Amino acid sequence: MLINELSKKTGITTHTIRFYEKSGLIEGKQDESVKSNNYFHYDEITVEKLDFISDAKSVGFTIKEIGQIIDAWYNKKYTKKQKLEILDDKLISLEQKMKEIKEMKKQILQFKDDVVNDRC
Amino acid sequence: MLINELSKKTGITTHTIRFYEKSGLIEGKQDESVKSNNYFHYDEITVEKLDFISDAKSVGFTIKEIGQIIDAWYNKKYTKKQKLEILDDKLISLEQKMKEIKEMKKQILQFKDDVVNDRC
DNA sequence: CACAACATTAGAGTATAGTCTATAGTTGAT
DNA sequence: ATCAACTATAGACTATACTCTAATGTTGTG
Repeated sequence: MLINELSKKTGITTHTIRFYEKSGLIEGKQDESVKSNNYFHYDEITVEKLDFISDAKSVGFTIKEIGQIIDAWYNKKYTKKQKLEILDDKLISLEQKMKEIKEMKKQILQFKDDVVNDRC
Repeated sequence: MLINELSKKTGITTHTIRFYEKSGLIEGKQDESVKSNNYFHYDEITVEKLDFISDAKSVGFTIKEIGQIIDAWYNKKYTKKQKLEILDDKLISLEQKMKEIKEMKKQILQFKDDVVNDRC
């Protein structure tokens, strides 16, 4: 599919898709047999990747971190061991985020309590 | 205390403290009786606020959101009802973040599984 | 009283992650 | 053949959140 269809399927603008492509997160390929244009074609894996990118951004992963995860999954440049190391590293960082959110929840509940009991 | 002591107590640089002050998150006060300088003085509440800011940034709250929470706690400009509304809103957003992180954990565990079983 | 260590303000610079504009060429329906 | 709708590339612009520099003035210890 071309970039417009990809954009419609993922809800990500063509501009942002091109930004992600330049950042190395996804990669379209040009059809060598067509000489009249240099349009990029994208496959279902790219749709999958973009959906993942959206989710990963929500949890606060940076473009760089998302790139590492995508490479650990879709790329052949790492050994099995290296891939698992990267993924485990991200799991640890998710656990950390989880812990911080729980702490923040407690803190805000305390704030609420203070408001209710006129301690602020 | 002056800004340098505040910086040492919180581990936040004086530059960043001034940035937070300009952003309206904290507020020092000048001693009117001293005419030779215009140094700002900070109290323990400011230390508390800066510690909170560090934690709140970790969970992904923006400066603007952090400002709302601080105002809901330390400020007199809101009614009790408004304060609770702001805090409840942040609690909802924390629940949302938590949900997204749990989903991402599942996703990455799936990736790991795929790596282990040579499905990628 | 020198001078290192502190304070202030204004504004410039950086990194991240987009977002938009301009230019130019291509495709497909009428 | 025309024309709207698409495509590519380069580069400018924006927002957020710092981070640093420069210029200038103040304080406190030897």
